[in-house]
Amino acid sequence: MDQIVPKPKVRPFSRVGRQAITLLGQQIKLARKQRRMTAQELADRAGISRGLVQRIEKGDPGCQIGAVFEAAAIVGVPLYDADSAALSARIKRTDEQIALLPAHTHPDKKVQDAF
Amino acid sequence: MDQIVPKPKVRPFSRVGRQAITLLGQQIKLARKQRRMTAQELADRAGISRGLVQRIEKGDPGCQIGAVFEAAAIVGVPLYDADSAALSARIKRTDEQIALLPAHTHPDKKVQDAF
DNA sequence: CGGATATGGATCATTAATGAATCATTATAC
DNA sequence: GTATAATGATTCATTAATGATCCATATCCG
Repeated sequence: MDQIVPKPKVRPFSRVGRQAITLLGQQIKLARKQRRMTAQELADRAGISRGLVQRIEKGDPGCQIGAVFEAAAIVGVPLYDADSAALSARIKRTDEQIALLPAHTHPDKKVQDAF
Repeated sequence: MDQIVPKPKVRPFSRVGRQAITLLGQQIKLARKQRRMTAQELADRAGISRGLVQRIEKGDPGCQIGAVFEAAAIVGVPLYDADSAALSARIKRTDEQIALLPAHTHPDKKVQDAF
């Protein structure tokens, strides 16, 4: 008989998106090793499992961004080349910019591809 | 009788980690609006649901990093201030750096806190 | 060399994220 | 002002990610 295959589930990923994830994972791995930190150690500090650390460092797109960014922060990989205070300021400014734009984006007829 | 509470499940997040996610979400929202793109439109292009777009823009740490980076790439938020080719080169270089380090990180007695 | 240990990979049960649908709100367009 | 449409929020079933465990490999250290 035919086996019921659960379902592959494949999501389309753009090139730069995957590359960015791959690079981030590599940077985390590199930073961890430079600090002589073990994968298990990083896992403990981040409150995640060692297996997840492996997936993160491998660049698995399916990992939660919270876990990835947390690991990055722990080993000192700069997410935005900025400290906490600078990030706060930037968050505020971005929010203000959003507020300036129309609340509802009515796509006026033609879709702007912005290029 | 007592109701069986499913379980809250709270993960510890560092400040910078959350801030980075928040900022990234904001940037995506801002870029989307600047391009006069609707949330549904972005969802369709990214192959995700509108609800997920909302969570991403809100800065939910539980979103898959693949989905977040994909959305960012679509609306043109630079993940690394670099194009695809530059990313490839950087991935390669980082890999080489990792290769130079000892394969196994034996934490020599005292944990380096690296600060 | 030999022991100890970190890593990589795989499987599986559990838990949580996602997609879909609905509703209310609000603002844009006419 | 009215109609249309985007957004925000919520709920729920489904699907997928996570944690735990185990094994094999390989490398570091004495």
